[in-house]
Amino acid sequence: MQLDEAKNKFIQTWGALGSQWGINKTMAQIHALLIVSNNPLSMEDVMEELIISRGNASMNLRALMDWGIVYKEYKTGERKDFFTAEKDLDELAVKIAKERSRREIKPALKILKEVSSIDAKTSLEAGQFVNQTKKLYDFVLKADNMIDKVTEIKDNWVGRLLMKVMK
Amino acid sequence: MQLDEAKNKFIQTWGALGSQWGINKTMAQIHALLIVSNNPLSMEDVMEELIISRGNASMNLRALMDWGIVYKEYKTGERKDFFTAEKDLDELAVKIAKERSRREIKPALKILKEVSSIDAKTSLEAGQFVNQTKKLYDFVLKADNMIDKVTEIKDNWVGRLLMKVMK
DNA sequence: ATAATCTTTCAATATTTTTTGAAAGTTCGG
DNA sequence: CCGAACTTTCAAAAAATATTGAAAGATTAT
Repeated sequence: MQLDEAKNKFIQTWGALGSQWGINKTMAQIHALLIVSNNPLSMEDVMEELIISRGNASMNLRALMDWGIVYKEYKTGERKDFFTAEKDLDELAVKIAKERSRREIKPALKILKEVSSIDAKTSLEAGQFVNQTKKLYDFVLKADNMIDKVTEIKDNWVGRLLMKVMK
Repeated sequence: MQLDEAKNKFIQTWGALGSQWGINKTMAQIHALLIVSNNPLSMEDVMEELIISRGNASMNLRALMDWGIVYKEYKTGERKDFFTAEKDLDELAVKIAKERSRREIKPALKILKEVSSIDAKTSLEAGQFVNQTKKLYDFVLKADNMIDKVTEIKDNWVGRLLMKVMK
């Protein structure tokens, strides 16, 4: 396999993965492209490599920056903006996890709390509903907190050791 | 808030969450409905509650069963199939994680391995590409293995203690 | 202030995904 | 084997989502 072919395959695969995770294809592809680019790319570069429109490139680069996983860079003497991807993979994972938590899990928790707060005593059915949704609330809350825990762990001595033991 | 309103809100929210995670809305809604139903529901029941067509109900119930998070039940004397959701939340999380791993992560790993195996010596660029994608491969592999680790941990004494310490 | 260069916005269009519903398929009692 | 009860399939339609491209908006050099 040639470099070009490999690069392309990687970008396509990352794009497909993205859509399965609720991220749009182009966004994931731009991200992939930036990941394997050693130097910052301009919007023009991105458009050419992926054969997409200016508007599309602009919007998705913006979205990636909102996620905090792509950065703008300025080159002296150049008027264009250039872009690079977060390449520290731990950092990348943490940022994605935090952003998803903020955008999706937190709002869901709010609703879960709300619906599990109806009066459980009005009927057997209501009681069971409250019971079930409360459990769900606790579970999602616990899962959500894990994200922070993992970040903490990485920063302390015992934690790092533990991670090693866990292979 | 009344039970009906709460139930509906829960189903809608779960559905919206689902689509952000690459699961279709109806599938997530059916799942939500079954989660808060104390007794098994027939396809007819599901169609009525969610106001969806027979085909839609059939396909999505099938998909949920493929994920292993909804089960068919038979009632003696009844010809219809009835459905219940996995209600053990730990079990639910494990099943979802395993299925996603199988469907998405494993295939992605395969591609990553492939593209990171091109000859690194042909050019500087090729070398950097291989370096970057190899790192990615290792990272994704490690993350994927964590799923299994978490399952193991829950099953052993030290692990459970650890989980408690982690709050 | 004007022009040049570059970016963003957004209504229109294209693409992808989901849903429908009717026909075909299955299963089972008699 | 037939017919009733139920489920699955899948082509067509609808809905949701992504993409384009041209105009408007910025920003900087002259």
